[in-house]
Amino acid sequence: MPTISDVAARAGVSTATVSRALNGKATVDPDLAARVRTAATELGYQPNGPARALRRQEAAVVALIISDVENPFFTALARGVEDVAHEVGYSVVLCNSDENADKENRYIDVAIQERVAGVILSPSGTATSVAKLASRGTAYVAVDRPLPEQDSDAVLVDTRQAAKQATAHLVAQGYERIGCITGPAGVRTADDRLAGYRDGLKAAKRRSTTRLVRRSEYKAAGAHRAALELLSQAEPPDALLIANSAMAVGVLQALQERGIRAGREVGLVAFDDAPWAELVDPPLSVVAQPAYEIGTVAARLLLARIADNSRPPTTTTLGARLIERASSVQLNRR
Amino acid sequence: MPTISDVAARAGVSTATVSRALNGKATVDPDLAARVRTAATELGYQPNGPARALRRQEAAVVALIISDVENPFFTALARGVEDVAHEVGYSVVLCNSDENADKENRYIDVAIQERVAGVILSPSGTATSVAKLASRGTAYVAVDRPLPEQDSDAVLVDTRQAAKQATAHLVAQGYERIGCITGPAGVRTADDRLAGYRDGLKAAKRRSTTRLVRRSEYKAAGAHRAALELLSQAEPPDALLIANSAMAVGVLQALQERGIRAGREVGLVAFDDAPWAELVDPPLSVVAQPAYEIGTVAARLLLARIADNSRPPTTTTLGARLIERASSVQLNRR
DNA sequence: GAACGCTGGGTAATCCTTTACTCGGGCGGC
DNA sequence: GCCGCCCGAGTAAAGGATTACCCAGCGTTC
Repeated sequence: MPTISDVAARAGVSTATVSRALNGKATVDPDLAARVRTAATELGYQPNGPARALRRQEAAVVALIISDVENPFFTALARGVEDVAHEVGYSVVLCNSDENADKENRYIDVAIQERVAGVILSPSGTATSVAKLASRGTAYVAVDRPLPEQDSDAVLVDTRQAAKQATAHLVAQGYERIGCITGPAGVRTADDRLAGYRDGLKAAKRRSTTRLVRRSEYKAAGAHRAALELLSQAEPPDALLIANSAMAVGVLQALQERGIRAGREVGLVAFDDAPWAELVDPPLSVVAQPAYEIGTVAARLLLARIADNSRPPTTTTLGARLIERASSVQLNRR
Repeated sequence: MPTISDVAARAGVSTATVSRALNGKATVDPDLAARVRTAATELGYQPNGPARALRRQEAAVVALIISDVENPFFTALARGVEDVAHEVGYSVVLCNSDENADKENRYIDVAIQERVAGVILSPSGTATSVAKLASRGTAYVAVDRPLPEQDSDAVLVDTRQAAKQATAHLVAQGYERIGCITGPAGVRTADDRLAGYRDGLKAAKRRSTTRLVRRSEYKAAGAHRAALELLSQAEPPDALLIANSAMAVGVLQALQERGIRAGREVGLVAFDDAPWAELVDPPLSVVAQPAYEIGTVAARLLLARIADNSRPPTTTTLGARLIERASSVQLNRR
């Protein structure tokens, strides 16, 4: 594996000149620079990243720690981050914390050890290991969920408002017993969506009851159980607000097993506009979140903070859009 | 940010002893080791990854370069890689090449620069920049698709056989004009699935015609266009074999727009068992690939090669499973 | 009692790049 | 014509961890 000295020797210059030439720094004689570049390509020289990071005290890498790689919301977000980061020469490494505070902490430690330039993460709730980042002065931005205590940069969605709007829509469609299946307590998006649901009921002068509310992991299996429980009650819900698309899968399975027809017997609105939402029968009404945009905004915020760590923290809140499809339109109104 | 010397000073020992103690090396007096460990935690010491990588000439990181983060097949695969790698203390960084040979090459360069211990990648076809890895002695394993020329470690699926079986199934169900929508020419899985489709037709003594075959990107949009083209022909297909789940979304959209009922008027089998496959109407027949297992096997293969780069190349081929659902069962047979 | 061996731990070299500092030479201004 | 400045390029230090090598001290054995 050739080093910078090999390139220097071949080009007949010092390593300092090679470094300057390849990094486009300062003023290097154009002829020399050309000689250096040809020498480098002839040798197939690739700079040693760790050595560079060691000297520069920072790697040209940002870490993106998301809570579920299999969730399309986060993969779309990841694309947004990637696209912006690449424009300015940063690489993005993706880490999957799996909604698991331990894994999240491990990845934060790895990020610190590898001296990445910055971290974008969707905090799994209680985890406060983010403090390590703060105390070391590593730039970071929270996405999707705010960090518990500290006021840091964050890019969020007004998910409470969106949940309220979705609930109001269900009310307007004539559903009477509207339930909610949301994520684990302590996960901010889950709590906010529940709060929005309650806001929506209250605005319509409906009483909200815990008997129509269930929480589970943000996964299909948990939502499946939750849906079966709700449907087994004496007075089952006639509509459901579901907190993400993976959960929607679980709920739809449950309805299918029970032979209950979505939209007619039970109205549905789910968060996240998955590619398949239009294909199920009936097409699923969704709250579309601007996942890609969250990623781009977060990346730009992170870059700004890397450049200047003293800037005041910014929280950007983006809106979500309710897309009404047949799953929440009560066809046989009285 | 504390360094190893700070820990050494606080514990009253040399840096060598700190290094040995924290890495569990050789024999260090238990008392000293304990003193070192408490000093390290008190200072919140995190070893400097780049410095370590520089000295060791290798980072405890493996790169996973996949061709589409938004494809559930690859995210499941990623999970498999992660789970195995973490067991032995490696971190996994995920890179999204987007089926784009340039991006793939860039990421391979990044992997080389960062001196990762190994690379797992799903090669985007023609890209031969993998040669760089080979010539530098970096361990690597191909997944999903073999590498063009060289014989390297690879974990594949017998996708041709699976496509043949799926086609035979469609024949057996009484479909007469079976079409195929597959990925770009040159992408091995796309070519294999097409070849398997032809095998299936031949085995049933059917003629295969290019008029029933279309290729596009492995994405919904391309498959959507392809499906519309096929359906607009004078003699449209009455069944389709679709090469992945993203494409299935495009095809189902096209059918929906045309008001054609899947399963009855056009039989469907798609590759990849997406979580929503059972939820569409009618439930989608699929070829389920063992994505997670591909990941675990590939990771183990990579670890073996990192340990011993002289071992002979191994190709593991896993089987796929046809899951028959209603979309490929012709209800109104003659 | 002396010599040898072993063990635990310190010293210092090493990995490769970047960059502060230095130096030589050419050019412009007075 | 000389002085000073500036530009371009080289020298060498620094960055933090690992590890080869070496040394001190203790125990064992004859």
